[in-house]
Formats: sequence, structure tokens, C-alpha cells
Amino acid sequence: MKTEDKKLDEIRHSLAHLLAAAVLDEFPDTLLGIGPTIDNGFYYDLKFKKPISPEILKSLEEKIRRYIKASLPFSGEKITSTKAKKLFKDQPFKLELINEFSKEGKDLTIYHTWSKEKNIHLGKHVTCNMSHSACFIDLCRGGHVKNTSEINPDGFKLSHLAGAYWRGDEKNPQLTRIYGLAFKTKKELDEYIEMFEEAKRRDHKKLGYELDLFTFSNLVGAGFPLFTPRGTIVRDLLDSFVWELRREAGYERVDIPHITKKELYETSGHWEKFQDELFKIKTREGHFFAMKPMNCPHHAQIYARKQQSYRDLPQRYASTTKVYRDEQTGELSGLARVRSITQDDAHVFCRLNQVEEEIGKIWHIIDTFYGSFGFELNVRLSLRDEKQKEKYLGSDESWKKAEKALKKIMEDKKAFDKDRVDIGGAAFYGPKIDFTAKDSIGREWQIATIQLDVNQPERFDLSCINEKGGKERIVMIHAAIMGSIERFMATLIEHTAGLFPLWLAPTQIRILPISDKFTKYAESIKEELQSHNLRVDLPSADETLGKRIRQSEIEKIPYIIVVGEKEQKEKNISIRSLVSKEQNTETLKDFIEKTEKLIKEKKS
RNA sequence: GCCAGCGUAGCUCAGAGGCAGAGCAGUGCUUUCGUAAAGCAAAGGUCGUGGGUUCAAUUCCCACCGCUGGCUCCA
Repeated sequence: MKTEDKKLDEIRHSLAHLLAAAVLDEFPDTLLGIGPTIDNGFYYDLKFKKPISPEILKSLEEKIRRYIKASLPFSGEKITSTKAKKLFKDQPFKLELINEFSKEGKDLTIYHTWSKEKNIHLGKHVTCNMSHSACFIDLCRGGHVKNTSEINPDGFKLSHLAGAYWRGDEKNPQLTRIYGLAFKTKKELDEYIEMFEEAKRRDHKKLGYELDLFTFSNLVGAGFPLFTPRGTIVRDLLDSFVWELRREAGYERVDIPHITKKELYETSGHWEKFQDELFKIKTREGHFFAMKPMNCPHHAQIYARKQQSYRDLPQRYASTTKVYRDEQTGELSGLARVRSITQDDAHVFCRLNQVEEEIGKIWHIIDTFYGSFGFELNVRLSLRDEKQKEKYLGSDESWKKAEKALKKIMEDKKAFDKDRVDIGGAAFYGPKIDFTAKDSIGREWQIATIQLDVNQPERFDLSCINEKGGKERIVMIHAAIMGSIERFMATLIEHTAGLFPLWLAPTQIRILPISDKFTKYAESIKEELQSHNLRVDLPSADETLGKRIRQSEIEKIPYIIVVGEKEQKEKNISIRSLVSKEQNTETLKDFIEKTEKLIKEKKS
């Protein structure tokens, strides 16, 4: 969504300056961080002397609007580092940047905004030109409007406050970030706000409660979702779908315990890297165990149980199982980020020359699975950051080999795009192909990943006996489809706004008799539908029909069957569809046939 | 973990240093209804938890737990 609109970028960038000027005017001893543009507007990081609250946004916004209406000019100039240091002598964050830029030999530019009018006050942190009654100067590479009159005073809005570490490093002081939305017109701003409101309406935390899919308990703890009967139906169906696709690709199910000796992770390399995130357990005999935070080492131990022949490769192990990670509480969020994560995890143990075919199979499963929900997929190649080799395991040679293999597969698939390469995005044991999905309201989510691992086979000494009778090192492919069932459910709920496809709906059909007099007929219909493995319910008729329909719509039940005297006499049913809101009368037989077909095709 | 905001009934929310409030949901009774909210009644609370200040704290202060938005992190 990055804007390529230069003008819009200039507007946003200018607004960031005006925001800083307004803040300095109101809170003169505030320290300035940086104020860049972002996808939907801009922000400015500031260090306030005293904590501030969101109420100040309104008055700052008004002040900025006055600046805009006063038609203030912007102009830039190149300056020496000596002069810059003098100008920003009271701004330590700016001084840090100045020192850095001059060390790197970059040009230093400053941008002025000024006013000659007495009633306009711009935050003044430097002495300005005598002929100006007010001016604001910021260190900045430029990209501004020439005059604030080019900015639509109704096209922006200061949206919220947040904490943010200086330069994104948690060891640095934390600044207060003021976010602003900005567009060229009020209409575009309103549309954006409406999109945001729509996203809020679709919030899976809210819908999860309304649809009775999952819950959290203070006694169980933060980040540990509990799934209701309805939510569990959805989980199981999703998992079965993935399993069907995997079985066709030759996968086998394996089962593993959730606790392991820490030695397993010392061997795999996870202990050193992730021990802070492990839930640790000490036994009564004083041994250390951990809740498993991933499944690969367990699967690797199943592979390692015996000497394997090249004839038996690839071996493809799949488990749907929970892993546990001691995430920082501040990172938890509904189902999107939890501490007990159900992974639909699989690992393929194969020779390097089998990688291409195996990845092709996984790719196909991902396409089928996500395609069936109408997600639009994008692919990205995540590689090791050569400058931070210490963050990764394994030799240069093995990384080179693995990265080359993945790149080739993507090129063959015509899916390689050099703009979609994430340097530093690799897993610590190998490069990966990451899939992102665009949902129905245009948001992009990180979903499946295929990771090629040349390191754990090394660490666990995984090999096969090849044609020549020699021991040959194998590779491992990590292939989760949903990744985390929890996170996938969150994505799916927000993508569908809770309106699941028919095959996935916890209750597919609700039968509503007009009155109790027709309950018997309704029950016969229920039995018939259940005999076709359809998920049906039949609530009692002690509320008005209108109320019961309303309730069913809120619960997002795909089909409502209404039966009364007419239907009973004519031996048919009246059907109301959630998607079309239309009503049809047809025979039960036709309805069942149609429904079964939709379910088989996984359509709505 | 850090910054900011928040925590009152199952849900959405009002209130205030001195008897705890509403709507919806739930329960009981009445109603038996034709495609998005029938009526009546009773009930429902350690005002997140613990400590402090006060004659008195759900309200003010502190700590913890939890939630939201960000930051950092995300095998």
C-alpha cells in the first residue's frame, strides 16, 4: 500500500513538520525525534517532559489547521554540520542524527516553515530570521509542499498516541509517537476511516465472542485460548481439510509428546536462541524439561529412529499439535498471537534433488487451501542477512545451497520477484518461501511458509544410505499450511466477517417452526438432514418468528428453514439464505442435494 | 517487557468519597406468531485482585492480574 503519489507524500511529510511545530508551541521543552510518512499518513516521535494524554490531539489538530489556513511557505537549504549542530544544540536526538549523517558523508538539509503574522505561533526551538515572527526548522531530507495552502485542512486527522523506541531499538529511550492520517481530500480520509471501522466490526475477538467460538479465562492465563464446542468444530474441519490435501501428497501422521528434555533443544540449537521463550519445567528429580515450542526436533527424532534408505525417501511426517511459547504479555492479541499455538506442522525428510518436487507439492496444497477461501496469495523469498551471520546456524556453503534451491523453484514457478525478497527474514536454520494473503478488505496477512532446513539434519546427523551404500546427509523441509490454527482462524474470521463457507459453519442449518404445532414436522426434517451429516439445530418456538430469524442472522447461520401449515401440507420447506437473504420454497430432497454439492465443492 | 489508555451484571455501557444503575441476554409465567427485536415478573454484583489513606473506598494512592492501541519480538 506504500504510496507512490509524490504529492501525497509531500503533504504527509509537511504535516509531520507542522505537527512538530504545534507540539513545540504547546510544549516548548519537548525533544524531537523523527517524523516520517507512512502508508496512511505520518507520525512524529517526541520526548515529552511530562506524560501527555490523548486529549491534546484535538487542540494540536486545530493548531495545525490554523497553520494550513495561514498559507505558510516551506523551503529547504543545505547546511554544514557545524551550523546544524548549533541549530539543534538543544535537541539530542537530532544531534545524534547529524553526527551520524556527517560521519557517513551525507548532505545535511534543513527545512523552514515560517510566518510573518503575529497571531501564528510556531514552536520555536531555534532562533529564527528577524523578519519572521515565527518559524520552525527541522532537519530533513526534504519532500515538502511549497506552501501549506496545498494541504487540505479537512484531509487529515491526528489519530492516536503510542509508545515507540528511539530508532526502533528497545535499549533506547521510549518516545511518544503521535500518529496522523492524511489524504488529499476529506472523502479519501473518510473512506479510510470507514475501512478502519469495517475492520473493527470484523475484529475476530469481537466476532469470536458473538459467534461463540472461543474464550479466555483469567484463571487459565493470558494467551491461552479455550475453544467452545462451536469453535472446535471449525478447528477440526480446517485441520481435516489440510490433512485430506496432505494425504494425497503422501504425508503420514505421527504423534509426539508436548514435553521434552532440554537436551533436545541444545542439540537442535533452539535452546541457545529461544530459551527465554520456553516454558520450562523442573522435575522432582531436578531434571530440566521444556514445553515444546516447535515440532521439528521431535519429528527429526522419529526419522532418526533407524537407518533410512534412499529408497524410502522422502518421508513426510505430519502432526497437528500444540506448541507453547512464553510470549511477552504485551505482544498477545486475541487468537492472532497466543502462547498455546496449534500448528498443522509437517516435515519432509528428503535428498536435495527431491526438494523441488516436494516444495511443488506443498505449494499446490497452499494454493488449494487458501484459494478455496478466496484469499489472493503473494509469495516472498526470505533470506539470511549476510551482515548478521551470527543470528543464524550453519555454514555459508549450506546457506548458499539452500537459498539457491529456493530461488530456482520460485523462478521456475514464475513467482520470483526481486522486490519481494526479504533479506534477514529467514528462519535461523534456513531460508524460506513466505506466502501472504490479501483478505476481502485489502489487508495483507503473513500465512503459510515453506522452509528449507539444512542445519537441523546436520545437528541431528540425519542421513540416508544412498545407492552407493554410503551415508548421505539429507535435508528437511518445514511445511505448515495454516501455520497456526489460531492465527488462521483469526484471519479467516476477519476475512469472512464471521460468515464462514457452508462446509465450515458450526451450525449449517436452523429449522424454525412457525409455532409449536409444527415442531413434529420440523423434527422429521431435522432427522433427515442429520442423516446426511448436516449440522442442524431446532430451537423451541417460544419466541416470535421474527425474533428467532434475527437471532439466527446474528449467529450467521447459512440456512434457515421455516416450516408452518403451508409447508407441512405441501410437504416442502421454505429456505432463507444468509448470503442472498432470499427465500425459496423447495422440496427437502432438492435442498439436501444442493447443499451436499456445495459442501463437497467447499462453496458457500 | 516498554509507552499510553482502560477494567462496574453473561454482553454493551451509565454512575459516584456516604443504600450499585439501564438496555440486551439468561430464568419463570403469558403469548403460538409467516421471514431481523411480543408482554409481564422475579432474579442477577466481593464495582479485576491485594494492600494503603479515610469515620467511610467500587470511587483517591500503590502493587499485581487482565484487556486495547502502539513499540520491541515472532522458530
